[in-house]
Amino acid sequence: MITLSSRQREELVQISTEVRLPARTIIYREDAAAEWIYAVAVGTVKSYRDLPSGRRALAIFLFVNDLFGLAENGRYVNTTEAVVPVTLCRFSLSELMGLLQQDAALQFRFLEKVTHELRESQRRAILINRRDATGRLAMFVALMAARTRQAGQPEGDVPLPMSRSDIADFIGLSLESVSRASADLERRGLVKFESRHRARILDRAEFDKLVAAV
Amino acid sequence: MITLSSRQREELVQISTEVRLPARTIIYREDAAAEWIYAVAVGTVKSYRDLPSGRRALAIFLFVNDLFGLAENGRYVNTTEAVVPVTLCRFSLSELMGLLQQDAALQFRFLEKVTHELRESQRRAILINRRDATGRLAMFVALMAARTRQAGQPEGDVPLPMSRSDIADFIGLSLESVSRASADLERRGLVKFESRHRARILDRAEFDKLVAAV
DNA sequence: CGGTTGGTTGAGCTGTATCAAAAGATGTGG
DNA sequence: CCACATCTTTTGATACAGCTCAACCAACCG
Repeated sequence: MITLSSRQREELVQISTEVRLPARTIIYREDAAAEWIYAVAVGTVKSYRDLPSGRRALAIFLFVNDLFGLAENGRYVNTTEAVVPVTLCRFSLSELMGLLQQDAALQFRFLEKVTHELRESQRRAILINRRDATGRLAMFVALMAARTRQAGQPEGDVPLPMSRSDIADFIGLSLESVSRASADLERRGLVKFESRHRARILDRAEFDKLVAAV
Repeated sequence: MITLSSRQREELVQISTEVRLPARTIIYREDAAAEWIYAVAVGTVKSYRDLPSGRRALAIFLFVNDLFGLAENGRYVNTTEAVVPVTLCRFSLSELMGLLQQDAALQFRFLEKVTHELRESQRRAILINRRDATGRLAMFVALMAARTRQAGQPEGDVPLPMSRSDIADFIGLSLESVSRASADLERRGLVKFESRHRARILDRAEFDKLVAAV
């Protein structure tokens, strides 16, 4: 979690605009000219690429305080879309770059943030490679639970704002396999899917064991 | 590719030490106290984690100019090991952090570097999720070829300094599947594995088509 | 030349994708 | 507030790709 000094916060506020968007809005498309960097203030965003085969590969979900707008050669790498109604902070890329060049301490926070994301990305890449569908889904629920926990909410109760097919695209399974994997987690008494967008971890010990059994 | 001013280069040289290590040397282990950041000067390094199941997940291969030594809470995240005899530049983590806090322009180079790695990591995570073994291996060869190309060497001839089982651990296949996939690439006339550590792309057009067919 | 490590080939089994269809949610307008 | 239309999710049957186990081959080394 990044903490900023009040001065840093103020510098950022000065070059940022708040944006509210309804669910399913495309924020930007892959290959579009990258003019803005975003931070999630409220809600959930997904970042993905549609592959030639028709499959959609979901690179990452973005939650409160996450930054996004990664570009390469001035073009966005992924397409991003609001999963639910969202509020975003939008920064002009050039202004932000200028600010970072001047304020080494602020830039350092960004460096920490990106480094953290890199770690997470590598970790996910490793975990996602496990072969069993049930384990993959458990891992995903564990990731979401960790996020909830660090946001200070009571754990055990895990919000899943995204759809099953988003989950499928993220963990690299078919939609049907995700469904069967959830059924399996319920049958084994580890997780209860209380509604479409809410899971509850029932047997923490056994659940963690499954997650760790990579 | 990061380019540094001569002043920046000098600042870095002052806090760095050159280290030479024979092949198979463990540079640091997962969970060890993180005191140093490294840059590869010569050779290839692998970064991995051994999982409870006995599988080894290879997070990334590191080549010339790559930085490594990613830590979390003061502990290294992965284990790193020299694949071949290597020369490394070693920086004291605390000294480097101090330098970056003072020199925003230098820090910006690091930010760019880490951002680039993040992009690459996400891209790999997406590509690695394709299901067919032959396509995965082709993708891996393509990654190695891209690296060779950007290093200015003639393409088509792709050095693979790592072992087959390293490749297997990296692309998430069994050793046997990697072997079968290479046989398949040869049978289809796309790639010739000239020796254990050297591949040649024969039919560039068809090869690229396979790589892109995600 | 035996030993060791690294890689290839073969046979059978398991688990996930795929196709197809039913069942549940969600939202809209009357 | 209900009934319909649509979208999402679940369930079922089948095929196939890659894993596993096991044996074999080949390079490299003293």
